[in-house]
Amino acid sequence: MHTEIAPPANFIRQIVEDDLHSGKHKTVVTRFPPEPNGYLHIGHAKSIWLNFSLAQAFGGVCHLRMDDTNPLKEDAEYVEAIKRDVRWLGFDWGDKEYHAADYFQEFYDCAVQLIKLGKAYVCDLSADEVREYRGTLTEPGRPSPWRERSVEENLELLSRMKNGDFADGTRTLRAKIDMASPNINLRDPAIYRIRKAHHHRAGDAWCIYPMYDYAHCISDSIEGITHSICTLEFENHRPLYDWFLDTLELPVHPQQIEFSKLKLQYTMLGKRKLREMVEGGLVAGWDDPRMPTLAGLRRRGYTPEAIRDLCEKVGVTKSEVWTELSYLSECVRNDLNTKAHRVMGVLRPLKLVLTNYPEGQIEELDAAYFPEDVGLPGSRKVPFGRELFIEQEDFMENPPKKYFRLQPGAEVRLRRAYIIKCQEVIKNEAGEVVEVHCTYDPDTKSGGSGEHRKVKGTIHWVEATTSVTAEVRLYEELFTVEQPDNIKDGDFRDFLNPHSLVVLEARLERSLFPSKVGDRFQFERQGFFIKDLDSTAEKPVFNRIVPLKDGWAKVLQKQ
RNA sequence: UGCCCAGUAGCCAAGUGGUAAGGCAACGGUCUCUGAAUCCGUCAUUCGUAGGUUCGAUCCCUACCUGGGCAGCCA
Repeated sequence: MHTEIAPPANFIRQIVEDDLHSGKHKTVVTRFPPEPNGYLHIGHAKSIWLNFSLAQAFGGVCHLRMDDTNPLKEDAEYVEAIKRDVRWLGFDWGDKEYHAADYFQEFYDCAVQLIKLGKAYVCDLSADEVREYRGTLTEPGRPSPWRERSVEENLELLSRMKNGDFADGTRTLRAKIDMASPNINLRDPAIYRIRKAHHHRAGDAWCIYPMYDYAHCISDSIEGITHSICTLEFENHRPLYDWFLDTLELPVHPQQIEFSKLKLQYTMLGKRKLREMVEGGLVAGWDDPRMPTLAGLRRRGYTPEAIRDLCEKVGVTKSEVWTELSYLSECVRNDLNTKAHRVMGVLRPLKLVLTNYPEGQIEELDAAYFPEDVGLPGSRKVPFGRELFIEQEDFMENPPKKYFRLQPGAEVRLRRAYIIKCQEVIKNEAGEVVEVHCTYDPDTKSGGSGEHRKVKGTIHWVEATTSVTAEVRLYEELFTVEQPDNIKDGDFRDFLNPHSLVVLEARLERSLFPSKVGDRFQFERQGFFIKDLDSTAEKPVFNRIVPLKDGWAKVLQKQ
């Protein structure tokens, strides 16, 4: 019998399940409502994943809605970037693409309705005055002198606001709720402000634009959203969300549910600051592989599967948490482990000469693309010869205890080739090792009859004359503090990690040369890498996605 | 200070009146022609603190503590 694995439980899924059971809803409709004013980042990924996978799980749909009610901040350029990123993450909104701007007329009609109900008024107070009248966290506000205008006057004024009769900022339409509410959001919040600005979608049709709290709930209702999922900072807005929908005569009343956003240690997700990073040239762009943007993660080589996996694993709650980076890394490694071809690349080359190997001879060795436990087929030929490159750190003249790699007089296996023995160390005038001379044991060839002879260490290598020179970019976290969004004293720029990017001139095995941009590999014993779009015909460029776990580093730490 | 929310291991997170799932990390071992992966094992006498209710409390109540959010004509 086939046992279904229960989908990961969380409180939102529980609410949906209950609503379906009780008959409150027949289907689930969620939405992902980004404001097109910047690039999506990994925090948004969780929201995208939550909304889409929730709908998916119950056979419902998820809408993609551009929350574009502020013409001053938004741009059509971002709309395309957002759609590309959502698609890349693996989600499909079908024909359910919506724009809050397309509801401008409905918003207006609702405003007229509110005025007629005596629940909204045009207020002539300036922004500063409104602030004064609002009161403080501990003191109640006072009613605006314009609060009791007649319905007729309000209607007339709103119409003129819409038509552009008044200057920006001179008036607002406000909901008439409760100036003494302990919840400041209920102290007659603004519904419309005057903005004689061009809208990227609506053009110049409107001189007034609706506020988020007002537009969002109506948009949800218009679209028949059943569960309106948002992050914790909107919790105090829920009474307002409900007030609008209860007061207005709208077809459906979606339920707003809040969850805590995904935050990662050493990662800054503030939109404004990310923009400063890009515009200040602190990174190479929105898609810099160090950036937490989806564009950056994509270029870095992270897979959508890994990001979805992380979202699923960290779960959905209301506790504000900082997730460790190791969680993400592990999701990435876990995904790539069964996907990435194993190849050999030497990041910091050291020349190695096999003094007993025939000069000019090159032999082609069989090399499987996957280890046995992965069990996937495929292999290529790897050239082997007298002159090779090995990793600098794989040779030590005076190694510490338990060092199993190459050292004077000792043997080591060259992966997929022969066992070699170190005979001589060549140094330059500065005393640095520049070359290592070894002999190889012809009987120990991998796949041959002598292959079972054991040595402690195996190192990777690349043949000198056939290997490819490549630029390899190693990445680390951009910041040196756990919570770069929370820096109390000082600027985030003071906490940039100077080693966040290290560029190396590496040597890669010949088979990597025809690889395509976006191809991912495991450079054995090093990590996972992706071919970057900066690659040229002469020189490929590889980004390190994530290093492999390093057991040796741990041994060293303990010593 | 007023209102709202949250506090279960180093980091996430189930459980919500009957005696603490799981994942990540860590540690020990296994295996290994990747010091990776695999596989096995260890890791909360206790759920922010103090009281109370109860035969029994992580779960219910009260107070307190800690962290977060709210005083945009931003979203």
